[in-house]
Amino acid sequence: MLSKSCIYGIQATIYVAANASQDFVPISKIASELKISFHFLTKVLQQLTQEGLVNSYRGPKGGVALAKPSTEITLYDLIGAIDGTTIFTECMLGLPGCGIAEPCPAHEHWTKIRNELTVISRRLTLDTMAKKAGELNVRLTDEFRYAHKLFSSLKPVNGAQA
Amino acid sequence: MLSKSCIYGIQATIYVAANASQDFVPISKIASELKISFHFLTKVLQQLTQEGLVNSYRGPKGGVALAKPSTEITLYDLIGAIDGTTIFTECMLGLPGCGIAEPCPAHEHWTKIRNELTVISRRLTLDTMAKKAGELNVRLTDEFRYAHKLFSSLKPVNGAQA
DNA sequence: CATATTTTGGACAAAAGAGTCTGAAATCTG
DNA sequence: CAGATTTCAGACTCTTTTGTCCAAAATATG
Repeated sequence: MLSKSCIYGIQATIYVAANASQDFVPISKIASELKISFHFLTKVLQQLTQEGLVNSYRGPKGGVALAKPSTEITLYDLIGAIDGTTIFTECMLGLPGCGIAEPCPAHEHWTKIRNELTVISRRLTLDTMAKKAGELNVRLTDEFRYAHKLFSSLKPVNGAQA
Repeated sequence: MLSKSCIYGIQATIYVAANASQDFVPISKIASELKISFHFLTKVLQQLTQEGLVNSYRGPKGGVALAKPSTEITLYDLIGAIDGTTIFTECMLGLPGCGIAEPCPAHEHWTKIRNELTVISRRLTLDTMAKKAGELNVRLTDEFRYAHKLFSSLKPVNGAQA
């Protein structure tokens, strides 16, 4: 459904959003906490930087930070920036121009699913997901099963004020 | 969303279902009508044969046919046979065991989409799609834009009675 | 200014998906 | 039985995705 790149991008930005401070979070920190390959995650976050969803900063005390308030970044934005928006628009059978004028045999049913997907993705913000991730029993990774473990280890992440 | 193999399998079985006769339809015929690589489609249909959704027959007058009435083969069956059922069950963030006990930050929203997907896929049969494909302006391929063209060329496909 | 830290940008390798090809087995026709 | 047709089974290539690595640019610290 979603590419690995996209999943990593979503996980990482939730993590950054949950780190409420304005500091830049080093990618190495995110990668090790989330058990994602550092080099691969670097590429994903570069892409999000180029798309204007996150800001980056080099050097000591550098890292990445959200470019906008977490209430203004949606799941739709993240998916669109990494995997593109075809998932929200494309025909199930991959037929170009599938629509009311020239539908495919599954058009009306698939449209319903896509609409649901679009509406939910547009409504679901990083803020909402980060708050969920802050609650007990809601997890962001496979290894650290419980979020409270995850985010207690997050707090002393970077003592610096940027 | 769906793999190419899966899309081809769906298109091909709709095509077979729309060919109401009990004859075996040669894969070469399906491939050329649907503009799909013959050898690749062969592999996909072999898979559907092994999964018991279609029957095959070798030699002259051979080909493939639905193993069950088209009213009893659903989109869910086809997707499950080729891409597997993970699309209907898997967490958006790919976390194993994502559920009520250990949800991910997007769990409840994603569950809604997956349920919609599952319900619709289970309800949508080859029969329904084949009938749609028989109507004007409903198409199955990119090249042959209108189904009535497609299926007028289909009728004399194979004069043989199996 | 020298050094350590961190992103950037590219090259590169491994794995999976998509597509091609060939020969063997089964089956019909004459 | 001989030949033509069609699926079956496997090897093979090409492309995309995923993952790894390294040197260069930017920046903070002492």
